[in-house]
Order: sequence, then structure tokens, then C-alpha cells
Amino acid sequence: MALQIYNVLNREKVPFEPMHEGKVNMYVCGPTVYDHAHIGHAKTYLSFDIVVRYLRYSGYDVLYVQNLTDVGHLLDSGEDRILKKARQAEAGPMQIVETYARSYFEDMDALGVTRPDISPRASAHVPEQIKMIETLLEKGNAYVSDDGNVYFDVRSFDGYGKLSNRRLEDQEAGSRGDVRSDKRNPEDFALWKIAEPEHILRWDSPWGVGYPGWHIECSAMSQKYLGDTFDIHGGGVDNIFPHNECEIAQSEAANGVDFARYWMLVGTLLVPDEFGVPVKMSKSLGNFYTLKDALKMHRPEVLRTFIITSHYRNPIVFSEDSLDSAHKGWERIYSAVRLVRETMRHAPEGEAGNAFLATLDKTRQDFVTAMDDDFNAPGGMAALHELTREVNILLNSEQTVSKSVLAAIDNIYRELGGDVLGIVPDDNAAAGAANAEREAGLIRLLIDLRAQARAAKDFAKSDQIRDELTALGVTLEDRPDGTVWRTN
RNA sequence: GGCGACGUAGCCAAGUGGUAAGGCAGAGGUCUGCAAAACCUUCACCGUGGGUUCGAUUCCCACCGUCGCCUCCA
Repeated sequence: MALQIYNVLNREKVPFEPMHEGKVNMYVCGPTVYDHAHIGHAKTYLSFDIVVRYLRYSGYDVLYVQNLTDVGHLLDSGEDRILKKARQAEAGPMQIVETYARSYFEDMDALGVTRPDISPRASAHVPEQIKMIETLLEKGNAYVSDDGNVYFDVRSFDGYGKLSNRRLEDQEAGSRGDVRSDKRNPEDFALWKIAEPEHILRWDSPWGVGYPGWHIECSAMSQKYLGDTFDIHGGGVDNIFPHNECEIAQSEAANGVDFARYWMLVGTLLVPDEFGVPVKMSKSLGNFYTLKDALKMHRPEVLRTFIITSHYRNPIVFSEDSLDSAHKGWERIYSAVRLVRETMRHAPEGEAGNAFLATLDKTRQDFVTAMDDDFNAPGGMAALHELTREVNILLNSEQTVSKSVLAAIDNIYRELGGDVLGIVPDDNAAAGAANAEREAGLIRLLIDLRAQARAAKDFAKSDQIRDELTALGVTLEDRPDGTVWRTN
């Protein structure tokens, strides 16, 4: 069965058929860069990282666009969040944007998240946004208010609500009616706002000096880089309304054709509150763990494993227990990989153990079957765990395994666990490889000395070596054919 | 109140109309100088109550519970 995707647009799993064979155009709503990223962001962007990695693994040529919001995202008070941060930090707004954009990429790089092909910024695409607003005005889907602001006229677009299943008549009319507004209808949303004097993020426009509304950037930038209609639009479910809904309205009204063909929305990351009740991790609630802090305590592969453990559409609850569990599960896979690589150093040439190649084929098949089913990464992980059991049985048996078979095993771990899931490190390519090689040599020297002590039944000496290495973070494991080591 | 999602073993978590992957933890065992790791065995009547069906955990309805969105958040 070919790739199936759960399309939020129709709430059903359907075969994925890109517009242009072999090519996928994909847009994901990016972060507003006014603070450091937290684990909730990691869940969303890591989920789409795996989507992109798997699509590429499957042979698609993917063009991946993810924006950075750096203007127009207002607080309840009406203040722009970036301007507020800038005021607090006594810095210029673009300084703030630059700082946190870099921070975001640093964290994502550290997590092994593949960079988007294009990371357009809202502030750099104001002309495109103005142009789209002009089109909407021409087509009668937008209007200029008495105060000079431009709003999208939601009632002019029939499809409004089709993604989130909301109907205008169901919304509590007047719930926001108390707020003095120059909108025709409360559900209309801003395309362009006239700037107050203190609002220094401002641009000239046909409607006066101002700034764009929050939603229009995604419509304008996706159109610019991916066209009027593109294949996949992603984001967090928490943005389904109003943001995603507004994007659809603007783009389809302006362009007259379908916007995104497949909508993929990622479940929310929750964290227990003081009573143990899970609530959304968010900047505004202040209950977030930054990725920088998380990365100090856990390897990126472990954070990835934690997130991959559940399906992308489901919510997950963040806890140290779950992370520990993920850590141990990951360690199990990585131990087997290390054992394979270590064994390979002394393995004979030839074809011994060739029968195991069938297991590799089955693993790949199981993995692909799982991932083809709406990117079921937990299923992919299960395939790797089953492989790991087989590998451990093989390498703990008396059977001779040739170098080529071991290389094939290592290769499938690299391919599925490394290239696609990003949880199996590539020890060879690491920076500082020279130091690592020297360290490995020293450890092997100590292992040899310990082996001599053990042969002489000098267990005091052999245990001393093992204990002191343990204290340094190096664990030894004795096996019938020698001792292997790992760092913690 | 409206919209959406979810409720599977001690914990995390896939999945299927014909009695349920995987991981963590636990118990017993094999192996080991000891250990570690690994392997083997063991551990679930799938929220509650109805309905459809030869048969439902899987479909439908109701109820209970949890979360998300409806205002800024991935």
C-alpha cells in the first residue's frame, strides 16, 4: 500500500497523490520569534521533520517552506509581542527577531531537525502581503473600515469554517461585541492595521502607514514559494482556528483555487500542572521547558525518541519519567548498533550469516508499512526494536557473521533509524573524530590490561579498572568474545 | 454552550470486525569470577451502558472522564 495521509480537511485517511508526480510542495506554520523555543515546538517541528525525511526517503523531491513570524502577532492588549519584548530588552525589534530566530535554528539543528529549504520572514514580504490584500479588496472579500484598517469580510467567503468545522451561526455572536470595533462583523479579521505612533514596526501601504495582520503572511508567502495550490500544509492543531481557517479564506478568495490539498496537524504537547492535570505547554502560561534546558539534560536522540513514541496527531504529556523510559528504549537500540559496529572491526570477510539478510528485508518492509500509514513512527520504532532483538540473538550466538552482513545491519540502522527517524547517530562522521579515535584507543588499552588481570584471576585489579572507568562515564560489558564499552 | 480529538496492561504507546505491536517497570530463569548487557518465560477481558453483527476493543448511539480550539500561543 502506498503512502496514506490523514487529511484534516475531510477527517479521513486518504492515499497521498501529489499535484506533480514525484514532487511535494509543503508549507508549515513556523514560530513567532520573540522567545526561545520549548519542547512543544519541538514536537511540531520534529514531527514534520520526520514527514520530510520520510517523503525524501520514499523518493519524493520535497520543497519545504516554513515561515518565521516576526511582525503582526498581537497580544490581547493590542501590543505587538515582538515590540513588547524589544521594549523589555531595550533592544530594536529586528534585534529581537534576529536573536530568537538564531536561537530557534540552533535548537532545531541540535535536535537534528532538517532545516526548511526556505524560511521566509513576514517582515521581508510586506509587498507580497499588500498585493494580496489589494486583490481581496478588488474581489470584494475585504473592506476598509472607518478607522482605515483593512478587514477580511468573512461572510463573503462560503468556505469559511470548512477546516475546523465551525459555522458562523454557531459562534456566539456578540461575545466580542462589547469590544468597540470598526469591523462589520465580529468574526472579520485584520489584513492591515493602521499603526499607532508607538508602533515602530510599520510600512507604507495604499491604506496608510501600518502593518499586516497575522494571518496574511502565510497566505502570501506560501503562494510566492509554492504557488496558488500546493500539496501539504502543516502546523499545530491549536492553530486550526482561527489561523489556518483564515489562511484558507484569504488564499482561496484571492486566488480562486484550492489552497492546500492535504492538511496535517500535530497534536499538542501537554505538561502536568500543579495538580497533575495535563495542560498545554505554552509561552503564555509560563509552564514551558526550553529546548536549551532539555538538551542540557538529554541527548537529542532521546528527545526525538520521546516524541516519536506517540503518533504525531496525538497529544503527549511531557514528564521526566516518560523521558527516562524513552532514554532506556533508545539505549537498547543504540547498544545493538554499537555492538554491530564493534563486531565489524574484527569480522571475517565472506558470506557467513547471509541468512540474516531476510530479517533485514522484513524490517524494512515493516518499517515502510508503518510509515506509509500516515507516518506511523511508533510503528517504525517497533520494527527497529524487533530487529534489535534479532540482532542481539545473532551476535550472542556462536554463529560467525561476516563483515558484509554486519555492514548490511549497520546500514539499515543508518537508513531507517538514522536518515528517517534521526535517532541513530553516525559515529564516523562526528566532529572531533580524531580525539574520539584516540579516546577509543586508550579505552581499548585499559580493556586489554583488565583482560590480562582477569586471566590471572586478579579480580581486584580488573574490578578497579572497570569501576574507575564507570566513574568516568565509560561502561564495560564482558562478552564471550571480549569486552565492549560505551559512554553514558 | 459550540467545534475537534482522545480514554488500550503499573507507566508510555501502536493497532485490528474474528479474542491486542513495541518500549519502560515488575516476577522467574539462562549466561557471568562478580557485574552489566543480552536472551527465554511471564504480565490486558481495550472508560461505562446500550445497539448493529454469526462475532466488536475495532462500526453506531448515549453517558462519564480528559485535553485542545472558540482570545495570543507549534
